[in-house]
Amino acid sequence: MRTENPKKTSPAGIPAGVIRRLPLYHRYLSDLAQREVERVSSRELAARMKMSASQLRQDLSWFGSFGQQGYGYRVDDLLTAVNRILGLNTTNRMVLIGAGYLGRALINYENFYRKGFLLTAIFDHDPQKIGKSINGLVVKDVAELGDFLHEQSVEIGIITVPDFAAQEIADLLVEGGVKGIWNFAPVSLKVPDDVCVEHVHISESLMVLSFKINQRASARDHG
Amino acid sequence: MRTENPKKTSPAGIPAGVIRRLPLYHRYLSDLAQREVERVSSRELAARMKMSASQLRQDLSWFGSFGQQGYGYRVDDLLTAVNRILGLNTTNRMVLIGAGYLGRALINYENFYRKGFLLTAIFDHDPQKIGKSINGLVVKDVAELGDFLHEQSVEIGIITVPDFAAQEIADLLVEGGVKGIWNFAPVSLKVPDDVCVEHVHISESLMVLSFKINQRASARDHG
DNA sequence: TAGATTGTTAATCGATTAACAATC
DNA sequence: TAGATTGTTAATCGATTAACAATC
Repeated sequence: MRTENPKKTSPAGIPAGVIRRLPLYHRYLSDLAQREVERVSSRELAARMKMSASQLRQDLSWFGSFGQQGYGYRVDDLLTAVNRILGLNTTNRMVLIGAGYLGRALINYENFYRKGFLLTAIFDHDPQKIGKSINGLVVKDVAELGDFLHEQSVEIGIITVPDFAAQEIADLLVEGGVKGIWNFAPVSLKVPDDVCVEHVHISESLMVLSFKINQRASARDHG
Repeated sequence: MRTENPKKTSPAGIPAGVIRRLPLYHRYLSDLAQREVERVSSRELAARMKMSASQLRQDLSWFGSFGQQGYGYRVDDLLTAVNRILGLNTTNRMVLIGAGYLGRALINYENFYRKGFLLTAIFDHDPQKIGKSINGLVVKDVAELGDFLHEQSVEIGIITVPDFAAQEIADLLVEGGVKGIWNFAPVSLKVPDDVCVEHVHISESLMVLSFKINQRASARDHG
C-alpha cells in the first residue's frame, strides 16, 4: 500500500542526513525511470547507491509507505513521491543577483527548468551588465530588486555576488518576502527563522579535498 | 602546550563531520586574525560559530593540543595549525577541464591562490575555446590532457564538464596520477581507492532548499 | 500457496554534550 | 595564588544497522 501519511509523526523534524539523501534518491530513481526500469527493491537501489537497504527504507518511512511487500517499489511511483517530497511538482520562482560567471553558469543550467525552477529575473550592480540580455532575460539594476519583489511573487533568491555584498542582498530578499535563499557566498547569512538558507560550500569543498589528499600523503609517509 | 601529535591515534580515521567543520574553523579564525584579535577561548569561538565549545575542543583534539589552560587559543597559532591540517601550507597544483561559465568562475576565484591552490592549465573540448587565453592561461585541447599530466605533476583535477563527459575525464585524470578530483558534475565518479573525490552538490543543494521551503509551507498549512 | 520484500521495532554504533581533573 | 579554560573521560543522545512480523 502506498500512502503519504508518515507513520512517525515528525515532531522535531526530519534529520538533516535524511534530507541530504533525498536528492540522491531523486537522481538514482530518475536514472532507473529513464532506462524504463519498472520495479526496484530497497536492496537493489541501496546497492547502487552504496548504502544499506535498512537506511533506505528507514529514510522513506519518514514520509510514508511507498512500496509493496514481496514486490519492492514501482520506480515511477517512488520517483513521483520523491518529487513531491522535494517540492519539485510545483513551480519555484527564482531571482538571481550577481551575473558573474557563476551566476551565468546557473542561469544556463537548463535542468532546473525541468525540475520546476523558474528564473524570473536577473540583477546586477555593474552598469556594464545592466540592460544586457542573458538567456532571454534583461539584467536589471539591483537597485530595483526591492520593488520587483514587492510586485512579483518569488520563492527563491540566488546570491552569486561577492562576499562583502551578500548580507545586504540577503536583507533585501528577506524584506521582499522570499521563502528561501540559495547562497553561493562563503559567509553565514543572518536571516529570520522563517526564511530557509542553503549554502553551497564551494571553497569549503576544495579545502576538504586538500585535507583528504594531505591526510593520505601523511598516512603513507608516517603509517 | 601546543603540539601537533594527536592524543587519540586515529585508527579508523577522522569522522566526516569533523573534516567538514575544518574549513569553518579556518574561516572564523581568518576573520579574527584579520581583525587582529590575539586570543580566543573555545567558548567565544564556538558561540560565534553557533556550536558547542565541547564539540570545538573535541574536534581539535583529533589533531593535537593547540591551546593553553586558563588562556584559550592564540588566534594566529590556531589558524596556522588549521592551515597545516587542511594542507593549505603547501602548494596544490590544479588543472581545470571545462571552460564554461562555471569553470571560468573558478578560474577567476583569486582567493584560491592565497590558500595555496595553483591553476596550471585549462582544458576544453570546444575548438572555439581552444587557444583562447583566460586569466593568462591558454586553453588547451582536452586531447592533450593525458600527455600534460605525464609531463607535469598535478595534485588536483577540476571537472566542470557536462555530466555525460565527467567519467571519461575522471579516468584521464586518474591515469595521469592526480591525487584528488574536484567534481562539479552531478554524477558519482568511479575512481580507485587512492584517489580522493570531492563532489560539489550544486543541484542537490537547490533541491534541499526546495524541500525545506515546501516542508515549512505544509507545516504552516496542516500543523 | 510459498517466496520475497516491505515497514517498523529493537540493538548497535557513533557523535555530541556534559563534567572535571590538570594546569596555565 | 585564584580564576579561567583546556584536553579528555564519561554520559547522553541520535543515527545506522539488524531483525522480523506483516503481507503482497
